[in-house]
Amino acid sequence: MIQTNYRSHSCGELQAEHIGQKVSLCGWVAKVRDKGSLIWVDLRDKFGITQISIVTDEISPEIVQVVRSLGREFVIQVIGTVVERVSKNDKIATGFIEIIPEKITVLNESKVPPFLIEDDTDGGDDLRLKYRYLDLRRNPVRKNLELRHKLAKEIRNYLDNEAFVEVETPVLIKSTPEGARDFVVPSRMNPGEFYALPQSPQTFKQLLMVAGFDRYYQIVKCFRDEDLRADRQPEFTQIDCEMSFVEQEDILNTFEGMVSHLFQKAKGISLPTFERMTYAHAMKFYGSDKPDIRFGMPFFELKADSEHELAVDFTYENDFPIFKQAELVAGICVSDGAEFTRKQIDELTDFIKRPQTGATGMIWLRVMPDGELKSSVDKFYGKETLLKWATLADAKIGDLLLILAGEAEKTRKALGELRLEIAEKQGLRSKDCFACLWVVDFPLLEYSEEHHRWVAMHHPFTSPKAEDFALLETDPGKVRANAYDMVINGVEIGGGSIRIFDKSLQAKMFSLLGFSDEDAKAQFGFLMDAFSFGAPPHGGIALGFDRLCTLFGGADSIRDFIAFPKNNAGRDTMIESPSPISKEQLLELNLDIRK
RNA sequence: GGUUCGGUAGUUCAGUUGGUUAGAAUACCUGCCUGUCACGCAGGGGGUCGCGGGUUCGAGUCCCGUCCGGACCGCCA
Repeated sequence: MIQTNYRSHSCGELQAEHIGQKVSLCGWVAKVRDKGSLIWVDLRDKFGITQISIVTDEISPEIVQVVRSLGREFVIQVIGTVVERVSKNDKIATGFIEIIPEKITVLNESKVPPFLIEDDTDGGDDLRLKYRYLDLRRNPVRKNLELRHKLAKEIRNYLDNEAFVEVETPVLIKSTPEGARDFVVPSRMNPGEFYALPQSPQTFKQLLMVAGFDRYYQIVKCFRDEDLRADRQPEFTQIDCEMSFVEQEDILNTFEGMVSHLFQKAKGISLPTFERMTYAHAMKFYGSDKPDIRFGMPFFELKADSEHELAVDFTYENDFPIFKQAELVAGICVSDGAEFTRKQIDELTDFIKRPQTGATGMIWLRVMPDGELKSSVDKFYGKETLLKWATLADAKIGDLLLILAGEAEKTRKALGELRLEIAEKQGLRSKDCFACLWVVDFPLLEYSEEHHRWVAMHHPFTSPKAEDFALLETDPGKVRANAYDMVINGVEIGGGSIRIFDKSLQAKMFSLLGFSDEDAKAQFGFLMDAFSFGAPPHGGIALGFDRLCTLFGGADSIRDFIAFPKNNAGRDTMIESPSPISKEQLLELNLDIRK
């Protein structure tokens, strides 16, 4: 119900059934079409557009004068009668009727806006951010935020139904050196001391489990002081969840259910059961811990020397130096790729040679329509070997093999990027197609060359798999965690873990991560204390809400789904933040800024 | 910290090998128009070519620096 003293209806609802009624409408002037003795005004609000019709010689000169003075984006109130249009427009919802005004009141004037307030605007990104309140008047942007609202509402419905309780956790908390860089806030009352803004409410939600809340969630702002990307903002929103007395499968099922619920409610799509894939499998076959499985194109390996697997080498017959020196020789099979021109293949070579990708070269092999094999290494390898490669890659007539060689980790990463690039070019990454999976069995730790020690891949509260406990002492890098990521269309939508709830195991983890007893106590003493008062087994997950909205909306940048986002440099160009503060404020905070 | 693309009218862009007065579309202003709805027609105003320096007879165009914006790498437990 939008009726107020200002208006009787919205600009989107008047239909044939309202003909003859006296109404009052409010909104913005979207367009004035002045045809001399006929003038039309398109009146717009968020609900739609209604046409105001003026026949100049059938209406008071005062109204004509007011209408001729209107500019784009003036705010007006129109009181008048709904009539049937002479020429109807079935392209708009209110196209059957128009309003004959009796009174038009200008509620507010407007400067000429710097860009068109239309679905297809002429404004660039920069300008639209600076005047975000004008950009938000446009349907596509507003609809993004309405989708966000709908998803948030459905998330709350689903979790409420599953016995979750939403609890707010503090925003002014404590800085920790692990993980992302913290935003810090100086404390006036405690000179020289700082709060930190949460990177996530991680420890608080675990404390809520100790407190017996059983199931917690929160749609919550989190903060990370790291460089931005199209899918990364310094402040972003997580669907943060934690459950007690659960194993990994319970959590996967619960949140697979939630995402399926959202797809059903927001898009009318029934998702199939999510695929489960181990981290090791994802890295080996897709070169990524967030594989896009809307299409196939998994890696095949011509030469690998992994401890866990039989050494393979389909390149032994010749001393082709590139392959000879390589730790890994792997490739992908591009369906119908044999028709790629030399130029297209050169472009792909340039792509993988970019500094960001960092490969040094690419070998190709075409399976010609007549079954002949043509490759860029014909000089080095005979037909039989090439045929072995094609068989291994499961190549068919008309396919193209692209092969990279080098250090294993880098080669897989580059090949993974090449795979995505080709899929993009072949149109295999449709925004209307959704492929969801769980990546499971992440490593517990990874070695940091920078810090010369083991660091937690997820966070220090993640539990190791029971069957890998023994490896903690002997081979920490091989220990798998009870950790999982939800990946949709190659986007990491969320991740979580089953937590450590045992005080001594948590202490052991801290020591493995290079915390002294004092450090651990100073930073996480409250959690260790809590664990000594009967902590239940628990685990949880956090889903990136902005990314989820972006995925549902079929867009590429999370900025489109945030009302007031920041630009590449972390600036809000509309309110011009960050900004300097006064000397008095600095003094009050005991801060001395060095220039 | 790095790679890369861009910055020209209110806006989105074009601008050839360095060469006369820097163009288009749209927006804006004026006039005409009785069924428009991307209205149409005629006319008009609007430029520190991001900024600074250099090369040159001559720079929007070439070089150096710098600022701003986009994408990416590093970073993001």
